[in-house]
Amino acid sequence: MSQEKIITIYDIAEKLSLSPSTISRGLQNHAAVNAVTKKKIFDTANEMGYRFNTFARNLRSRKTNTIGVIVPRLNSYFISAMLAGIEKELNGSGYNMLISQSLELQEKEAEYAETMMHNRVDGLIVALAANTTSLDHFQPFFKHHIPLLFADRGIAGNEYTKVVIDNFRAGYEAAFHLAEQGCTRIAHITGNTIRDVYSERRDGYQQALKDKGLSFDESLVFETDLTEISTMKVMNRILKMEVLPDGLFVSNDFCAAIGLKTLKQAGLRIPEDIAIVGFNNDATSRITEPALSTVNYPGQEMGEVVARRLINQLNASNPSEPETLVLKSELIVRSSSLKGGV
Amino acid sequence: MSQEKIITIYDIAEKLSLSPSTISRGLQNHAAVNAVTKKKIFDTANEMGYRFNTFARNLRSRKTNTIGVIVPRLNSYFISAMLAGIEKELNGSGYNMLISQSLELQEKEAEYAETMMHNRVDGLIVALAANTTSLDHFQPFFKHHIPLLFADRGIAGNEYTKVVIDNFRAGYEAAFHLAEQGCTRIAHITGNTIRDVYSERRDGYQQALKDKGLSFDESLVFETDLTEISTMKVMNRILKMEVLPDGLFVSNDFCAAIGLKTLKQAGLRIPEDIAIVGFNNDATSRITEPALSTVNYPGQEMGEVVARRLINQLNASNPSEPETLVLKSELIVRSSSLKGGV
DNA sequence: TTGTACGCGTTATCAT
DNA sequence: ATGATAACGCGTACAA
Repeated sequence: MSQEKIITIYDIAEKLSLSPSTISRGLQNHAAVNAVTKKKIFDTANEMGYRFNTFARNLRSRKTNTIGVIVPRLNSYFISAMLAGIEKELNGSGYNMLISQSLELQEKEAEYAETMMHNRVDGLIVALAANTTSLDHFQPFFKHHIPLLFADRGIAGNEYTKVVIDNFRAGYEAAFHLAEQGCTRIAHITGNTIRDVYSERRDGYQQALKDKGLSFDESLVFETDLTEISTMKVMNRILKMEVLPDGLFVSNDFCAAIGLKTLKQAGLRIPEDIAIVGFNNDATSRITEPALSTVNYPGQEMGEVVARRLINQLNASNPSEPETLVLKSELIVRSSSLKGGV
Repeated sequence: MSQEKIITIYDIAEKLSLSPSTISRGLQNHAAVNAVTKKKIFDTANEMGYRFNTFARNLRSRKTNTIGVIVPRLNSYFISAMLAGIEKELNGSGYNMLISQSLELQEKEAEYAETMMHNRVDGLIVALAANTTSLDHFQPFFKHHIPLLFADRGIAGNEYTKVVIDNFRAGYEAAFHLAEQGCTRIAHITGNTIRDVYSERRDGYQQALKDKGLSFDESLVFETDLTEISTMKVMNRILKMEVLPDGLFVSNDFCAAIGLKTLKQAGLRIPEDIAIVGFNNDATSRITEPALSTVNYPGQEMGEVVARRLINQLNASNPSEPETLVLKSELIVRSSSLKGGV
């Protein structure tokens, strides 16, 4: 009990008067090892408190069975759902998961990418930080042909494999729906439009206005960091407007919920005075009163899909082409945007 | 670009006509290496696309700089806040973080503990699964003197180091507050009471009733898995009672929010007919109307503290005694429990 | 079916 | 300040 010696296959070999290779094979359930011998090996291993050394194996096999994951932040409803999905798939397939959060900073993202590299991850899953503009920090991965997949937040173009939703369409549908409900002045709160998830939603919103013959008013679009504080500030600005908007599309449920509550407290009726649509279908969206219309955004599924795609790629014999997997998202209409009329 | 050879210190050594040892030392910024040589080494390393192999180092040094983290689930507001705290501290100190989720199952927890063992984590942080009753699966860690710290959900007693809040007191305060507000029939919804976090809150609640001279009614305590569905079921049972409760203490903000909304929809006024207190101070608690009274539960801080404690323990020369770190939690009174009286 | 011998990439030790 | 050598623990080609 006191100070445990570290047991290796050599120790087992010695005790059983066998060779280390036989032990190694036995522990791997190698076909060419006598069943009796195998049993003896396993028993002795347990008895001696043997635990095999993944590092020695990794060193030897040049594989780590570890996948790196870099996300903007861990404490987000959407991200944690995605991580849950990734974890499920990876661990189900015998992979480990090394996680870092970039805190929305390209600088940290780069730093962690390097760490992942040093840790010889077999593959990398990334959701880009808000301010990431260049992928230079991922060059080593491309160079060494280590699969790098983007989850949700990738970069425009078809150069890389990514799993996303059709943000343009989602934004379009949200705004279109508000217009259908009779809204003519639809405001939009979005995140950092460096990230295509946000710019595309905004573009979709803009296109919907156009298609519905509504004028686009730049001053009704608010680019923020999607925090509670920023949202409150935007609300104050909105409430001071001479002509209030009659619709609001927010790229994030939590902020939409904050907005909804703030507007109500200011005496406005939701949806009669201002109809609201959020984004993500967070648990929060079912808590607000009225319940929040939102875009269902399949976080867990996205995680599962990206992880499975990565695993397939790792198992594939020939290199796979970059691919963009688009998951289904859909507008969920609840009371916050349902004005009586059509 | 095409197929990159993996560069080792031998390659650099050869190119510079130096010995591998010098390269190794140079790359580590060893004092006893000529500055000029060092520079040459670094430059050549970059130029050749060298990336050092953590596994070889780990194998040699018998340390991995990796900490394992096993949590019940990733997609929980509280857990992800805690993880964010852990990640911050660990990565700040040069540690990596290997994460698994037990999905509240002891069986999976055991499986992952083994994986962590094989990966030779330097330490382990665990929040126990709902149904974990035995710690047998962690025996290897104890045996090999690998620090195992519990975060939030540990096990009773002083045998292990853990970071927690005073759940008894928190539960006591919540129930006491409701009683102070004039509630005399206070219901309680709790999680699996195998976990002390839940049983202690319930005990605190019970003690508060006693101290306020209220009778304890077993049928007003609902042990659930704290999901939305279970909460709805409990609400239905409550609404069917002949005498409704006039207070409700829920061990989880999300469920409290669901409950609050359901009761309101059934025509009850909050807090006049039923006053409610939740737990966690989730973002959700500020969204409900009325805003939810709750117990502030410092998830991120808890993560930071447990990680820091672990790092200290790893750096300490002498073994450290088990210790229970109790973080401050406090009742936050908002409108959902503030009856006019008193 | 089992054993021998070497390599994986690094670092520690001892020597120069 | 630098070099030579062994060792970390395992896997595998080849031999027996």
